[in-house]
Amino acid sequence: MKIGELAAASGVPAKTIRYYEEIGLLPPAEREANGYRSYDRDALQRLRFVQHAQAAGLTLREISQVLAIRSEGRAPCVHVRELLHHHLVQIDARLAELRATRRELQDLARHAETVDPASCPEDVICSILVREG
Amino acid sequence: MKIGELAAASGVPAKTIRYYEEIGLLPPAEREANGYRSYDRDALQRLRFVQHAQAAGLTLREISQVLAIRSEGRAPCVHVRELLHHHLVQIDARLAELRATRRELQDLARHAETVDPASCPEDVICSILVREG
DNA sequence: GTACGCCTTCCAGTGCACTGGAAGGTCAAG
DNA sequence: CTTGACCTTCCAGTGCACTGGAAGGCGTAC
Repeated sequence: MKIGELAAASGVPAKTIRYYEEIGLLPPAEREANGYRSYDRDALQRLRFVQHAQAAGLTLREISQVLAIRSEGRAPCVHVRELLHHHLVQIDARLAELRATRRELQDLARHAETVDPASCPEDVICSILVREG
Repeated sequence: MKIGELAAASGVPAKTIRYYEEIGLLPPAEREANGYRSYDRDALQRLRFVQHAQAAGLTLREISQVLAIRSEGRAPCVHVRELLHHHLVQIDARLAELRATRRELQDLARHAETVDPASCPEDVICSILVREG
């Protein structure tokens, strides 16, 4: 499989695949006689793993760690569990912040609804914005 | 309040506060006779909002738009409402994404609990993260 | 034999959100 | 009068995850 085919099969741009190899996220690809990168099913699986892990919120560095642990022969399960737990905690904090911010925006929007547009000509500072808080 | 005091009160580094002013996220600060930036309570509040909104995943560009509504407010009411609505819609979308990601992580974490590291097959990278479906 | 699409490397840039450091001004304490 | 903490501007670098483009090689089709 050439890089373009792997790109098509995975949905990851060829450019990005080379970048992944460059930063050590993927091992150096096998080469054909002409110098073209050659990939097998395993490479596609690795790429899919990267996509899954990325979708789960892991950084490329963290994904590299998991792949590195794997290539050392140790099962990365424990490490992955730690990463997952870490990200769950982070996401919960993020959700709380997002909900708080939504409330703040909602308050602003509600206030906007109470303002009569007729009392807010285009050349005048909007009264929604003058409010303290 | 000088920039260092605002930094201490908000937890945002002075350097970052200047950067926020530079990119237009915060309005140009008042200056004392000696050229030092001078802040009031309102500035602290804006900074707190920035922190909340940022933790919620809004970009500084997006926060700028909302802050512009709050503090400058030169846009007509209709436009203000559109902006607020736009950001509410965006936040709701982010909330949905985040909740979906959380579910995915939760599923992975639950699966991780049931996996014996010794049983990680050689032909997959990690059976926790690489699952079909 | 040349047009075309794919491949190669290398270098550079993007966007976001900072962060560091140099060079210098201000101000109160010792 | 000096020390040290604070402040100023300006420029440059960091980390992440790409992305674009130049310059050139490879391979098949007409």
